[in-house]
Amino acid sequence: MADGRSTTAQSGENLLFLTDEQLRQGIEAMFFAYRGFTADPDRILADMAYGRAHHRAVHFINRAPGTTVNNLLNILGVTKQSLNRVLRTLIEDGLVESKVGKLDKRERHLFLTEEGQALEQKLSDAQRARMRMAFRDAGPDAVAGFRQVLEAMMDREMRYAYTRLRDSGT
Amino acid sequence: MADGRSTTAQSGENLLFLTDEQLRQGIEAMFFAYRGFTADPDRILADMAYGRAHHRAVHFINRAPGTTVNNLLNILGVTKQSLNRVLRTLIEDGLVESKVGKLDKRERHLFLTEEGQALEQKLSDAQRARMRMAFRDAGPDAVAGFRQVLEAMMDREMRYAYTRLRDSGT
DNA sequence: TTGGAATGTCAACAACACTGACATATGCTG
DNA sequence: CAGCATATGTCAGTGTTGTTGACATTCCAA
Repeated sequence: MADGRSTTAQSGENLLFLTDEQLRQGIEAMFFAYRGFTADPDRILADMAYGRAHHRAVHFINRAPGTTVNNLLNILGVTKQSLNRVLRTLIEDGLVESKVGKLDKRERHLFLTEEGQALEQKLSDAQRARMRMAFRDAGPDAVAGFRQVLEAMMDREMRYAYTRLRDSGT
Repeated sequence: MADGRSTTAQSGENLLFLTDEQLRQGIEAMFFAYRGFTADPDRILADMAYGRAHHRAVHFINRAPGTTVNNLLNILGVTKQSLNRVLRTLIEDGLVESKVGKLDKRERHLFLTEEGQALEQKLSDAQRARMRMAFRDAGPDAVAGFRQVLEAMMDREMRYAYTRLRDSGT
């Protein structure tokens, strides 16, 4: 793009897309895009007593209803103390329900209440709206590339968690 | 991909890539990938008394030497008080130099010292290594799509800051 | 010259991550 | 059953990074 030639033309032998300058641009793109990515939910949450940590918890509980605390811990990559603070407020406020496991009574299975589902909907609607616009502007081929690069950028365990979630949907 | 057909074939009329399920996968990909994106510098910084905020400041000062505090403020999207704390420690530790503006003495122009440049190098080497691997694994076409989607996801002001920086490099 | 705008600094506070220590209940194994 | 491991929850303390509010300095224009 900067050099005037199509990126496709330089596949194979030519590795201009791997220059430090290109990599730096990729890094800055990630930085600025992530800000946009979180901006809309953050605005909604700012009005309530919740933050980004609550959003993440609610998102993944909605995604995998009945998930255990330990499972959520691994997905979110935080300490149990940190997650517990968030879960406690969500449970107190009636957005999340915690049920003792039937097979293993040590486990707690987490579910969203109707109110919790309403919040999740509100937050993910906002976030999806931006993602939809970006996807539509960029087109299907770009979206495929986007997903490919992101997946390659994940840590191994995170890629595993991601694909497991991905393939369980639909 | 999930439906077995090439994504290219569904351009135009077919908008399967905009389903809620696809958007959700994009959202989760962003979440997990950003974790990988920051993991390496975070590990390096954990050993020192610095955090992600210091990394960001050092990155953009290196990127635009002599930039003013206000300029940096707009790029980073934080309050001046928040940035100031970070800058103060960096200046005290001799990584950043702050020079009073010649034209406007209210302004402070920021530069990395040699030591500051060394840290920046160390951090960006780590981050670029991961980005390089992801880019190489995904290939040039995917990289172009990646950048296209990220750019479309930014807020308008951030896109402006991003392209301005991008086009000033090289 | 005086008041407003821009810039930068100091102080206090909130959100959210961390570590460490410990309690409780349960499951598993010898 | 005894003893160890596992899953969860909690308390206390700390660090980073964001916020607001108050204030000093400097510049510019009426």
